[in-house]
Amino acid sequence: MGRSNGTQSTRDKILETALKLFSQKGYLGAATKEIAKEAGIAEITLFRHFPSKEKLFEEVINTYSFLPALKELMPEIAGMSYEKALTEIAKRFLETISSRKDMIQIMHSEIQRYPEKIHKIYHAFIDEIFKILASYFKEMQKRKILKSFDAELGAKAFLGMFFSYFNLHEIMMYKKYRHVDKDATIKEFVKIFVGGTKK
Amino acid sequence: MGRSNGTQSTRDKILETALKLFSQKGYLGAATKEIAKEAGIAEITLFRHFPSKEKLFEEVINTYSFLPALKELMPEIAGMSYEKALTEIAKRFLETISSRKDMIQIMHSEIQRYPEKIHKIYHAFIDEIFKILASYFKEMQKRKILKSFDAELGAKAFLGMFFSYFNLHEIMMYKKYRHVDKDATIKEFVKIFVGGTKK
DNA sequence: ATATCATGTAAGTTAGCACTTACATTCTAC
DNA sequence: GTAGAATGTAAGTGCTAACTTACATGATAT
Repeated sequence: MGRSNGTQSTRDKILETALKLFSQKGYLGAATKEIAKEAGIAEITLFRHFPSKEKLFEEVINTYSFLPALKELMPEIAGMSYEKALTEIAKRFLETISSRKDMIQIMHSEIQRYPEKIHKIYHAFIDEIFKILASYFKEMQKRKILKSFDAELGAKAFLGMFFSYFNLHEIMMYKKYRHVDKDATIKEFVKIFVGGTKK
Repeated sequence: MGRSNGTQSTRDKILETALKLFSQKGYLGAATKEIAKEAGIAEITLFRHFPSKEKLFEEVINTYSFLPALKELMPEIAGMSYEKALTEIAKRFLETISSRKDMIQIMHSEIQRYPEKIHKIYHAFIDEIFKILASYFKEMQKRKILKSFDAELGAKAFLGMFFSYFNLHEIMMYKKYRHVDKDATIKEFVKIFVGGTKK
């Protein structure tokens, strides 16, 4: 009864399906029977791999929590202009969170139920990315290219604009009559931010 | 058995308690028995006021959905400097969403379950506030005080910074070792935005 | 070829939850 | 002070969901 995916283990199929259903229906709304059916396995097979729904949820969270995919971008950026660098950072940031949309959905809907676990993951990601961006700003301030401003608040402001954009359009499915595409939005946001921070 | 609140009707007590529990535990996680107990009434009284849990949820959403509290601010702002005006708008925006924190929590966790209803409310609020702010920017551009930029994207960028700040600190309970207070954050965000948009 | 292991089928157990029934009690208006 | 409305108590119904039991089947390794 192997599904289309060639060599995906049963365990992986369960985790992947659970991620999808938890993000769509929430922890309580996703039934183990449904997860099993969707994964193309018997319900008891799910319980042979994971002792409880709770443990399955934890494994989903641990398996799909983000790896900060921004660190390796920083060397490439060193030679770019400030505008170009910020544009690349914004693009990469949006790509990263878009690819983890399901996880972000889960984190938003289950944070009250599993505060410790989710806080930990969220903070690890956020701290990492704030730190990287803030240190870039500090470096650019040293080189007298940027005005003096609080680098960490600058990072929060910059990423905040894009996180809200993502939240609005990808989570809240905000469709505006006048459609403005992603690249134009990035360009305008970057322009405003550059104008406010460059000397 | 009247609780501390002097003249609060049974119906209001139920709605208020339901808002709180739905926001804390989600729609499925909040049992009608628990809502009743917390509200200090019998479970059947809840069902005498609301024919089903589903209808109770709808009533909660309708009752506590935001009234855009920004419109009346705009006249006051006319005479202020650009910086001062943006600071006031940011403060009022944060106050408004903070006071509706429970509703925002519910909207984030139940949007997949009740897309139509929640989209409608969310969009009504967002559209209103974007429109007001964008028209302020357009006016200021006409007066040659601001650079030329897309006013609606400017509104998204500005409010996006603050929405992310709210989301991070009030929803995700982000506590940073180096605590930066709200006013300092507002000030820095406004400074950056002003720098990027003022001529 | 046979033991082992992962998986399947089918049925069942248990507990919690939305919602109901029947009747008793309290409050309020007139 | 009594009728009628609002609320309470207590028990129960029916359903669904997590998780189990018991047994059968198919592949793989030796």
